[in-house]
Amino acid sequence: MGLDDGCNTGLVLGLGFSPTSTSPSKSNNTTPKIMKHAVSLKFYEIEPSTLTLGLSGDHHQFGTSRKNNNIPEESSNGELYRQTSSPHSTSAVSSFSVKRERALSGEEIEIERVSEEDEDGSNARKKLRLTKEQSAFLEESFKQHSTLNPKQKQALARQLNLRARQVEVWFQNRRARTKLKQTEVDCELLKKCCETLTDENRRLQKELQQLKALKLAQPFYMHMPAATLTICPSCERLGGSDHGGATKAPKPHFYNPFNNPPAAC
DNA sequence: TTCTTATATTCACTTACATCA
DNA sequence: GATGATGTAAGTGAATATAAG
Repeated sequence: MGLDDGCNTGLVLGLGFSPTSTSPSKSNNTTPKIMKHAVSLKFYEIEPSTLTLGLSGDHHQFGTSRKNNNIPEESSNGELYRQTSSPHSTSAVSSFSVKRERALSGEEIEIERVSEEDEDGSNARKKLRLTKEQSAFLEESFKQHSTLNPKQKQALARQLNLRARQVEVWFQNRRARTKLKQTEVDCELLKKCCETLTDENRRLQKELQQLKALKLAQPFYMHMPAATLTICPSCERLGGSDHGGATKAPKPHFYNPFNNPPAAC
């Protein structure tokens, strides 16, 4: 395992962006940022309809049961709720706002007034647990693309019978978890590197002590030019000009753990 | 062309809630 | 049943990019 293993996280994929693909509307202006984060841009070549991930039924609706309270009122009828594009505009507390959103096709659509108050009138924040099926579906989607464009977000939300905002938040949190996990892996890696370097440092210190002791015990070496004192790389013993033909002093070797990672790394 | 403003999106951090031991 | 730990949905503010004026 190496630092490049982030490739296996599904976050860093190829750059297959096609500028002529899915409408580069105003709401789709995240492309440069996505590129900055090295996330696959092939995603934008995929039509939302291709997001169907092999579950039975073309437009399988998840969570039709509302036992888990994960179906918002607005989405249950499919008409009342429409997504507001800004993540902040659907706050559970202050969601009364009328905004205009440019649809991907370019025209504007009116955003409905949305109230997320409970039926009893309280607007207490409630935890909405996604069903296993919804989570699994989102997970599968995430494996393919770690970010969504608005169209795909909407398509996913429709398929899962969730709000687009919920899909968006799920992907956001999922990216955060992936990053955290990767950070932990990197941390472990660096710890191992540190241990290896500590061991190597210890060994070199010991070797230095031996050399110093040898130097004191054998005054003969004091008469030799320092450049002729070399360490045989095979037997790791001090050698002179007559040892294995090692007459030239070795080049200074500056160890760089990033260019020359030790075995543990 | 350059600057300003509005808007959209993402991330990092945080909070709140559900679940489990 | 109470409680603390953990996982995760969701809120918030900052940063950034882009389009339009």
